Amino acid sequence: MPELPEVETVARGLRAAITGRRILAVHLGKTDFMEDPAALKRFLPGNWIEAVERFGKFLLLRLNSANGVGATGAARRCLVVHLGMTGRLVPHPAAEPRGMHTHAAFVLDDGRELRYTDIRRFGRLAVVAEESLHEFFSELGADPLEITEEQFCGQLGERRAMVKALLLDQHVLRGIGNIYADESLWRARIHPARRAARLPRQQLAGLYRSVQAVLRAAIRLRGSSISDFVDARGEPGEYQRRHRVYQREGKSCFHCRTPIRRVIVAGRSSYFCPRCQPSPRRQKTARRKTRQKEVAG
DNA sequence: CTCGATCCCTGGACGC
DNA sequence: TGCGTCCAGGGATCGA
Repeated sequence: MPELPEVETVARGLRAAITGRRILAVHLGKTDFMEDPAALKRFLPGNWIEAVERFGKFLLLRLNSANGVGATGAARRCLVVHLGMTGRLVPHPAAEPRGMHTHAAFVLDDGRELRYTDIRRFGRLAVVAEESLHEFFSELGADPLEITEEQFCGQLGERRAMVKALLLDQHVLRGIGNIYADESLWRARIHPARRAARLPRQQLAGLYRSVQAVLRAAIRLRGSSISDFVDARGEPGEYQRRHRVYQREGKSCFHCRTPIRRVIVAGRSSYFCPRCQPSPRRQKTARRKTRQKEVAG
């Protein structure tokens, strides 16, 4: 499931692989999940791929209808791609038969095709004019690797929602999904159902550092491959070997050996250590006990 | 504001 | 072997 580290990995791979190439033609498969499939055929052929970027979980291919430095007056559009759950965007030799679930193939000028495959069709493909990009992305929150500690603590600290729901909310932070939310919360020793506003500043700051540490480590290992994810060369990532809680229900915590548990928070499976990440209820109990001790002592 | 339910979709796991 | 059922989840949307 492509989250920030996986999308960043794909973006880096594509940047090296297809920057400077020209799109000659577009072939489409199933288009029922696309907002405007005709726009892909109408606007993309003839464009050069100038740059590949990541924005949250979106891939951004910057296009130019004229080639070269200082090409002015040319229409500048972008191909925006969201991989959803099972999307892949990988260049293939054009001669290689297109596999199942190939819903878009962008014919390049070097004998290859950039192919979008997506088993579940939860992904998204859109052509966006450069001047409309700002609006297209206007609903998205800050990049978790760019936000400052102060901004992070400020924004989460004034929300009463469950902290995991906020980490997953792309309007708050862009790019975090279920895997990295759980891994970050475990590292910060915070239960996913705790109310963000009730977390002490120090814990929020710890979560901020955990989120960044986890995301950076995952990018270094080229993302997590659970079932479908592959990078721009069709290769899986390595970070799934470093998962501490995600999909480890019943297995022992790397900190304290307590069996990892799974609960549903924000409608998603959430893995946590019941001892390292005490639930909001236990949190209160623990605080009361501490107070009693203080009084007794 | 926040939450849960529902839908989109396919394939893999599991029970019989 | 095959069939039915459940589950996975990013995100939009809707009602409470």
